[in-house]
Amino acid sequence: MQNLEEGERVPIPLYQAKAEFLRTLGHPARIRILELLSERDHAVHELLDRIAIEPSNLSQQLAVLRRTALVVSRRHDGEVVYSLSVPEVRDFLVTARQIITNLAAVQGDLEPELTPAKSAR
Amino acid sequence: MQNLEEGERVPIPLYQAKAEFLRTLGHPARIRILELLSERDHAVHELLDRIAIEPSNLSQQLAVLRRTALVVSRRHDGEVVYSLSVPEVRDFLVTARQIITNLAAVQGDLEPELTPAKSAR
DNA sequence: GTAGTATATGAAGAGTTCTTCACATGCAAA
DNA sequence: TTTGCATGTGAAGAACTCTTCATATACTAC
Repeated sequence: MQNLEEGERVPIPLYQAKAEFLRTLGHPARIRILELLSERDHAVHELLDRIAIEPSNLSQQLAVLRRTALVVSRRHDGEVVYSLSVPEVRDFLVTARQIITNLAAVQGDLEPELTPAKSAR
Repeated sequence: MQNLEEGERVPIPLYQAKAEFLRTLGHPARIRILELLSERDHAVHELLDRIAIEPSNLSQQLAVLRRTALVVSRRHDGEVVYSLSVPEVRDFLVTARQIITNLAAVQGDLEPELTPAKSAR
């Protein structure tokens, strides 16, 4: 985990790196991909079978994930097989699910309480 | 984004709700806000002191977080105080940090092989 | 070589999100 | 009431992201 000192790599503030990472995950197709890859490695055409999306769109989304280094690809028997490069992503998505569940609960609970009286008395 | 009207609650696929949630978090200012709120509750002007951002922009970002029910606000002594409504967000951000660290490592490892010494991203 | 399957890329338009600005509101002190 | 500080909102353009389409590349079989 050393910093490369060659050249000048401006250290991106951590919260900005986080934002970039979360934004990368913030897309239904990409999340589906990562979930499928959490189960096991998949070839592109396998992903295609399980996600309702055009081939070239899938490719684009895979490219995004590759750029962020969240996945890696290798060629095997004329197919390209993708896998997660950071296995923690799996737990991460599980945590996300938890929060969303809580969020749904909170959203329901809060609704009646805070409605401001914008009454025009 | 989707507005839920009273009565008609369309069940959103989970991976789409996740995407929405992650996209909400995918913004530097909003992450900063959530991190600060993880430490303790903050009044708006306190946040303003610690984040380099225009007041009205901060307000906008707070509005986004309120809409998603990630934060709640209350008025106290002429100030508006914000707090996290889902405490798990804190652990979530910690996990995110871990992944990003690993990611940086992976990116570092891959670099010599795949890039023509020009990666500015 | 050609053909065929699998995957990737670039570019364009549609759509969405961000930031800024001007103004609006809430509340309290004078 | 008027003033003043704290916060919020709507609107507009810039900037970015998504999807689609056409085409390109990689590899294998013939």
